Amino acid sequence: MNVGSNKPASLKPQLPRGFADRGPGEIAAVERMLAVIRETYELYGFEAVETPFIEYTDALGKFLPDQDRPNEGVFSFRDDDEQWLSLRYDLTAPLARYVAENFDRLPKPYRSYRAGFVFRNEKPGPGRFRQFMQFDADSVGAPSVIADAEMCMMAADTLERLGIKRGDYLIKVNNRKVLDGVMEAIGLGGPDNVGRRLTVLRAMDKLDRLGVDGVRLLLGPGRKDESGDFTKGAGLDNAQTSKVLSILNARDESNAKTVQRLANEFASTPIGYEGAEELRIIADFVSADEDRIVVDPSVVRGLEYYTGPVFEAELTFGVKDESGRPVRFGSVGGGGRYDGLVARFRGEPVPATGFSIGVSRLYAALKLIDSPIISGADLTGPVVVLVLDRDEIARYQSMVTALRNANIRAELYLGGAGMKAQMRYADKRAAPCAVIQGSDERARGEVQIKDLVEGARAAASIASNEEWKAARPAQVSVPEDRLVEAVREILGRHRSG
RNA sequence: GCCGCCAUAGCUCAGUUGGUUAGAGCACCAGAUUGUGGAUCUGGGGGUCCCCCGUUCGAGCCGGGGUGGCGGUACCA
Repeated sequence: MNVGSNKPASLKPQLPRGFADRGPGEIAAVERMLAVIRETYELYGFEAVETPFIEYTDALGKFLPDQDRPNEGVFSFRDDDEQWLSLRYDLTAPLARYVAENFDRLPKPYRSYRAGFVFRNEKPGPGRFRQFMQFDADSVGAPSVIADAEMCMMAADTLERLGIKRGDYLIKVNNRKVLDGVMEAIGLGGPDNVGRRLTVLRAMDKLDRLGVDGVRLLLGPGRKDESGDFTKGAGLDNAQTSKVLSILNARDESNAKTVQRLANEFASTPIGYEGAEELRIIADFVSADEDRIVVDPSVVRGLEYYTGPVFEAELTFGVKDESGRPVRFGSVGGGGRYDGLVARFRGEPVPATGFSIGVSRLYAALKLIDSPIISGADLTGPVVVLVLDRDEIARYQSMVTALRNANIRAELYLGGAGMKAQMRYADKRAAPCAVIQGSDERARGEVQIKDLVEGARAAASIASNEEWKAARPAQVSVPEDRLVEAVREILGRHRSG
């Protein structure tokens, strides 16, 4: 190693794009969030399960048609036996594999939760990373849409327990069957129209970002964005376009009215009728929660595997980022019914529904609104024992040990600097207090304990350094054998304050 | 992926039509105070001006190509 060398560094320290380091504040805050979510899910009767980061790629279901290699967007590599492996990109596909593999031994419905990192090899953006954390709950083997309604209730409860007030979030519910019905009604049913259906659904999904006019362009001829890039549209005619736009606008003032409207205007096909009826059952089940669970026919969600009800957890308050620009957070979680996923591994259909919280994204949102669950995680550091006489290092260490034996976080200053720098170090570490013993104190068998929190408060009213130095604010001298007791008292003072 | 903008100290940025030794504020370190975190004053350390190639007597500045960042858009299971 080139320790002490003055050769120019040839190795550039650089985080791969789309990945993030996390410091003690964020780690502690996320741990708290996870604990709250876990408690809520367990309260609802879900049990823990864990699956690995890596699965066989075909188990995740993402091979490109006509090609023998995994889709873009997935981190993949080949095993010794030439089989493709991939980092998981969500927690649902691995759960489906787990349930299918352990089907006979699991109770049905099987209600489980799990949290962990997932990976997507995509272009990162603000709040979008290539590694991020999700926290999922799923009911497998529950055919009734009551299971979907329960997911919505639990999602709402979880957000509230995380400190998001009622009114600051909404759980929006829709049903893919209603959308499928609209597709059929405008003549886009059947296998020939898969491509155009996708284009239409994608356009609909952009309502909150592009607005009605943007969506109208994407449904029709296409749209040119601010940078001049052109996106081809779905090529619908005016009648088709207005039908699609009308369902995006079908949310009414109450869930009952919305559902009625769907039944009246969008249930002309059997599938559309079925979807509307399912939403009616859900709306009925959550009728006591209308202020937080809302039937909204504009919710689309991902395109791949949802087969029935879909839901989305949305933050409704406005936020500004560090530079004062407004940030739209939108969805911090979502889910829905995926009756076909487990069936891929087994001959029989296995109905399932689930909900996923985007923990990393929710953390970013809570941080911007200065939520107590985040800011409350500000850490106080360890008690720092200063080293004034190198020869007495064993004596200082014995003080540290005494504190640790009393279950007080403590450390010996291990740097090479003088006393002033050691005080600065303790300050920067957010130490609650510093333990000081020079030759004078040692001769008397005492230690000085400086309360750094109280001291900082006192400093505000002292202007001259002479005065500051003479006052030695918030500092007490105690016999060495009362060290632990005195430190404990200072800690107690700040815990309650 | 496509389009646009940007890159100078740890951070935020200034830097003349291309001209000597590239600056400021903040932060950091030290001293004033042989033993006390703040404030003040004084001093100090920090830069391959993102990288490579080119034009030029001479490039932080001009040209080309990379890389990285930001924004939009596409995709997002």
